[in-house]
Order: sequence, then C-alpha cells, then structure tokens
Amino acid sequence: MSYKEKKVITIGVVSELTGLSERQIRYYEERKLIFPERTKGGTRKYSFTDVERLVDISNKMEDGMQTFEIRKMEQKQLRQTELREKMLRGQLNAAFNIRK
Amino acid sequence: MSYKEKKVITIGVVSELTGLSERQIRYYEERKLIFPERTKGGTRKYSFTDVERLVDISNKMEDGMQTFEIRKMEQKQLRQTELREKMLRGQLNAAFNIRK
DNA sequence: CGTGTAAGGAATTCTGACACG
DNA sequence: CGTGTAAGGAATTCTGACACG
Repeated sequence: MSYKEKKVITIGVVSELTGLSERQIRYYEERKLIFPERTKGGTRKYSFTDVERLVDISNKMEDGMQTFEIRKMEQKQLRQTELREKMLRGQLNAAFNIRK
Repeated sequence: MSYKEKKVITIGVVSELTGLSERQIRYYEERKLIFPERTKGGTRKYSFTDVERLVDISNKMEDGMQTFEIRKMEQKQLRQTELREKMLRGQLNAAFNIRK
C-alpha cells in the first residue's frame, strides 16, 4: 500500500490540512463519508487520501449539498466505475474468443 | 511538496511504523539525525521520508555504527552528491562553450 | 441537518533526570 | 553512548449531550 493510503494522521493535523473543524470531520464519519482507523487507545488515524476526500466533501457542502447526497453520489460513481470495468473485461474476452 | 515529505505523523505512529521506541526516536533527533516539525503545542510531527530515514538509521545502529558516524556518513554522501552535480554542470558548460 | 461548545475523562506526548554500563 | 523508566505536567483526542435552527 502506498503512503497516500496509509492511515497515520491524527485529527488535529487533518483539521489543519483541510480547514475543517474536528467536529465536522467526526460528523462526516458519523454520516459514513469517511472511515478512519483507530489506535489501540481509540485515537482516529487518517490517510492523505482521506484528506483529499474531505476537501472534496467540504467543497460539496459549500455548494449546498447534503451529506446523504454526497454519499449517494459516491456510491453511484463507484457503481459506474465497476460497470465500465465489467464491460471492458467483456470486450476483451470477446476479442480473445474470436481469435482462438 | 509531495505527501512523502509532509510532516504529519506523530511519534507514536512513527514508533509503530519503524519498530523503534519513542525514546530512541527522540534521541536520534538530539543527535541531529532527524528533524521533525512541531505543532503549536510542541508535539513532534514526522514525514514518511523521516520514517524511511529512521529505518535506515535503525539498520546502521544494529550494525554497530554510532550516531556520530551515521551523521558523518550522511554529510559525506551529501557532499559527494553536490560534487557530482557540480562536475556535471561544468562538463555541460564546457560542451556548450566549445560549440559557440 | 450541520455545527459550535462546555464537560469530564482518557490517551498521547513532552521534558529533565536517574540508572546502567 | 544508547536506551529504559518513573514523574509530573501539558497538549490532544474522545464521547455524549445541549443548543440553534
């Protein structure tokens, strides 16, 4: 796993990097938009990918979007990505079968 | 600046990532081998580059090297890198001057 | 709904020092 | 020299709740 995805940053630093309050960051977790890991003691740990996602969430919130809309939108994008990959695989298989 | 060099990791996480004790990590700073940043409150913050350097230091310590030797070695490598670049620039300049 | 805040407690980190060797 | 540890304090984070709207 690359450094970008490694969960190592505490909430205070994430707050500085994103400009969001700790309250907001915890709330977005409650709304299933972000998934930090925890230390044994229970302290949250975030990755740079999480930081990027939070900035994105922040922009969407400023545009008046609600948390559940953001969640839905991300799920939709995920489904479409999967669909695209599925179709691509299908075409590759077809091309392969024609040749043999 | 890339994520790899951004100082965002607290000493507890660095300890886990490197296998070094917090005492060791602070001591290597005292010996000028590592240079974390600080939060306003005074908490140390490290980068992934620092983590890599600490693993390297750890290996050298296991090989019986002393902290001042490690520091000297790194300074030496830095000087040689600078020297190489200097010579390279010199050759490029010479080649350029010949042509004009 | 999204966010601020005060509250009390727990986890984390800090420094300076003593110890061993 | 390099590292462990106990000590006391400060900074950081956590949760659940009340407030506003």
